[in-house]
Order: sequence, then C-alpha cells, then structure tokens
Amino acid sequence: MNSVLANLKIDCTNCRLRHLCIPRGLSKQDIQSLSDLVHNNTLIHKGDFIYHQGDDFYGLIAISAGSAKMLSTDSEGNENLTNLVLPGELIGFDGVATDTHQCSAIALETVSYCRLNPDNLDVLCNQFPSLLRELFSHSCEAITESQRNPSHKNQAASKKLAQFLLALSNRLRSRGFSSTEFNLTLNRQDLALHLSLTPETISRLFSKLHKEKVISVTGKNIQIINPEKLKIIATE
Amino acid sequence: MNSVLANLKIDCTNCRLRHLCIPRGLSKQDIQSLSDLVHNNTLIHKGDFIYHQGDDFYGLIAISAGSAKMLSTDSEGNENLTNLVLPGELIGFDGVATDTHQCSAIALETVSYCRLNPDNLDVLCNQFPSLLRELFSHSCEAITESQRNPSHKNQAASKKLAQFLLALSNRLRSRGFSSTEFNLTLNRQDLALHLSLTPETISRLFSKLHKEKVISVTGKNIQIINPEKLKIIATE
DNA sequence: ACCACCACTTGATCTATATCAATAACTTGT
DNA sequence: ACAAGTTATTGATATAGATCAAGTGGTGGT
Repeated sequence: MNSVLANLKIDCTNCRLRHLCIPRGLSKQDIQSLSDLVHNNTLIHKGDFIYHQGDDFYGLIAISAGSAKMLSTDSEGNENLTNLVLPGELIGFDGVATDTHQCSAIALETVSYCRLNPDNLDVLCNQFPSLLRELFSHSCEAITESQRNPSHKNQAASKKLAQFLLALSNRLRSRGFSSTEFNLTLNRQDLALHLSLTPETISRLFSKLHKEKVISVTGKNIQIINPEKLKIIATE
Repeated sequence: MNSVLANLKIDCTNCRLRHLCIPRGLSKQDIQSLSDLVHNNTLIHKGDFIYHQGDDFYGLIAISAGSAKMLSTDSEGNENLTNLVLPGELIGFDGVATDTHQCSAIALETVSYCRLNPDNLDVLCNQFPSLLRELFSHSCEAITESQRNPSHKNQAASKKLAQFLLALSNRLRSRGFSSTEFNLTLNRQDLALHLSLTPETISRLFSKLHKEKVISVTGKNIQIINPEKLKIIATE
C-alpha cells in the first residue's frame, strides 16, 4: 500500500485512546507487543453484532469509534440492556469465566473496534503479568461499579434518567467528546430497557425536562442546558 | 499447644471449602503455598465489621463459617445492601481497583474467615499466574452475574423475593447446606434494602406466601414447602 | 417524491407498592 | 422473669409509573 493512508495505520502505540484502553499500566515496549497481537480497527455497521450471547469467548474488544449496546436475554426470554459502550471502553469480560459470552454486543452506529483474541490474550498474560493484573483490576472496578450504582434500582424515574445523563456526560468528557451536547445512540425503547422504565415514561420525562429548560431534546440530540438543575434532580 | 485442638488446625489443603474458595484451579503444591500466606480462621461476632468502606484494601477474604452483608453508602448517604455472603464465598474485590474498599463487610452472625493480605496476594500472583488468572475469571463472573440478574430491577415484588429465595436456596445447596430449610440471617429491613422494597412489603409477601403454603415463615426460619410454586412466582 | 412503516409523543385510566399509623412479637439487659 | 427497646406485622390511603389507546412525525425504500 503506497498511499498516504498507509501512514495513518493506527496501532496501540499511537492510538489516541491508549490511556483509556487495555494498555493502562503497561510500558511502551509492552504496548508494542500488545499491538502486534491485536486485530486492529475492524469496521462494522449499525445493528451488526460484535458477538452473540452463547458464542465462544471472542476475546477482549476495545471500541475505538462509535457506540454499542450490551444485551442479555435471561432464561425466561426477558431482554436486559446491561450497558451502553462508548469509544475507548473495553468489552468481552462476559465471556471470560465460562468461555461463552453471556451477553450480545450490538453496534448502535458504525463502529470500529480492536480485538485481542483468547489465544493471544493467554500469550500476553503469560508474558506480561502486569497486563493480567490490570485486567483483574479493571474487572473488579466493573463489579464494584455495577453493584454500587445499579441503574435498575427502584427510585424516581426522573432521578434514574438524570443520573444516566450525567454519567453519560462524564464518560463522554473523559473521552474527549462534548459533555454538554451529544447524540443519544440508544433509542427510547433501549433506554427504557436499560433504566427499567417504559418508553412512554422516558418520553414524558424528556418532554418535561425540555419544557423546564434543564435539557434540550430534539429527537436523539441532547443538550444539557442546566447541569446544576440536572444534578439536583439526580440526587433528590 | 499440646491439646487435641492442635490437630484441628485448618489450612487450605484440608479446608472443606477449598473447592469453592480461592484455590479453584490451583495444584496441591500451589495450595500449600497459598495456605502458608493466608491468615486462617479469624473469628468475629455479629455486627462486627470485617472491613469498612473507605479502608485501605485489606486483602481477599474467604468466609469459612457464618454469613455477612456487603453494605455500600453512596455520595448522597443512601445505603445499598449489595450482597449477602455465604460460607465458601470470597469478598474484598471492591478494594482491588482503587486500593480502597468501596463497601463495608459486616458479620450477620458469628463469622470465621481467612484472609490473604494485599502484599501476600502480590507475592502469590507473581509466583502463580494461574491464581491471578483464576481471580480474573472469578471477578468477570461476578460482573456478568450482577449485570444480568440485577436484584434491584423493577419487577413484581413477589417475583424479586421468590428469585432471591431460590437463588439463596441454590447457593446453600451448592455449599452443602439444606436448600429447603434455612435461617435467614438478613432482617426484614436489610432484605428490603437488598431488593429495593420496603420492610412492610417484605412482611406482607412472607405472610402471603406462608398463607398459600409456598413457604413456611417463622421469624427468620424459612422452609421452602412448594418449590415448584415458588419457581412459578419467580418467573411470572 | 411519495408511501408505508416504525418510533415517538401525549392523554386517560388503573394498579402495585410506598407511606403513614397502630399494634404485636420478639430481643436484650438487668 | 420483667421491662424497655427494637423489629415485625397488619391496615388504610396516596401516588408514581404502567398500561391502553390514539395521534404525530421521521425514515427508508421503491
């Protein structure tokens, strides 16, 4: 490949997201080794599955662009939207313990991702205990997070929505995106599923917050107009 | 110590819980090394804290007898009962990522536990990558579990309670206890907190299930009389 | 550009569970 | 064994959000 595009090849050493992704805590040399083993920047489209619930463990996946949703269907057939995944975030942990994915990961828009497959993950973990240590720490953080702030918890619907919006805003900021205006890639149905509410309630809440000039809602475009007020709603 | 009690000294190689505890996946020799580094069988009483939220990471702790509750207070001061812990279960993961415990662990009755302190954990993980691998797997399982089956999720109160009782019954069975009759060490208030309900609702549900002869409730003693019916309630 | 479909909004009603309140049954300490 | 405090039960009422229903708007395909 002799084009200018060749110079744009992204690997882990020059990835803008490297401090948010797998290599946290690795040396520069370690990152190079990681980079050699990672499948870089696979591109998929809206609605495509990154992996399906029930699939063999597909490896650890860092979303480099776009967003995805994690969907899990329980034994009764009820769907659960466990997470919204943003660029720089890592998924695939649901396949580690059982070697079978317990959730599906589905693109909400065009998504680009990097993947460390299970074999290479083993190789790398044997070579660099610090990576495994990092992954252990990462997964412990996720447990604590999901147990301490369960978005499903019974509480005022407005509080749940405000907390979701503020958490999303913070995650976007920490990843270099605007924290005050963003595109909500989840639709009302998915958001309702995530917060254990109905689409009608979500819709009414958006209308109310819009009318009260706390946020501006135009379809999927959200602007946070009065973050202070939103924080009050999130805590009352 | 020249008494017969000396012969009862329990270490990881002869612990009845070894297959449920930290050593899953370790060789016999590895288990011996583990045993040498573990503080065995500390005894504490009802209401005592194993560690407090905010404490420095205290290590990984295996409950060998008795039960405990994990309590987490969020920034607004709301308490959350994230888990009930049974003998053979491992806690302390909430201190790994930040080196500070994000939850408190409190004995619900007389509790005996073994502890692997942070320094020895590091030593052991460097020596036996398979232990770290095991811990990583364990924590991934916990993430998946808590995201897939959020006990806080909005759904019929009777369904949440039935699911809780069945899950508890299964955990007890897998640890060699009776799955049909047990002592509920959580009080109504704690159980309400755990399921995001009120103590009044818990009480009414117990009365109803008792009247319908699904379970028998005498204070904290629970007998599961009609497990099939309970399963139906848990899924409807 | 138009049509058909799907997602979203808005309104009216219903219901499960919270809340408030009073009593009953345990615990704990002396 | 008793008193005092705590925890659990039971009842009456209020309310947030689900459900049912109808209408609106945006999107994608031909």
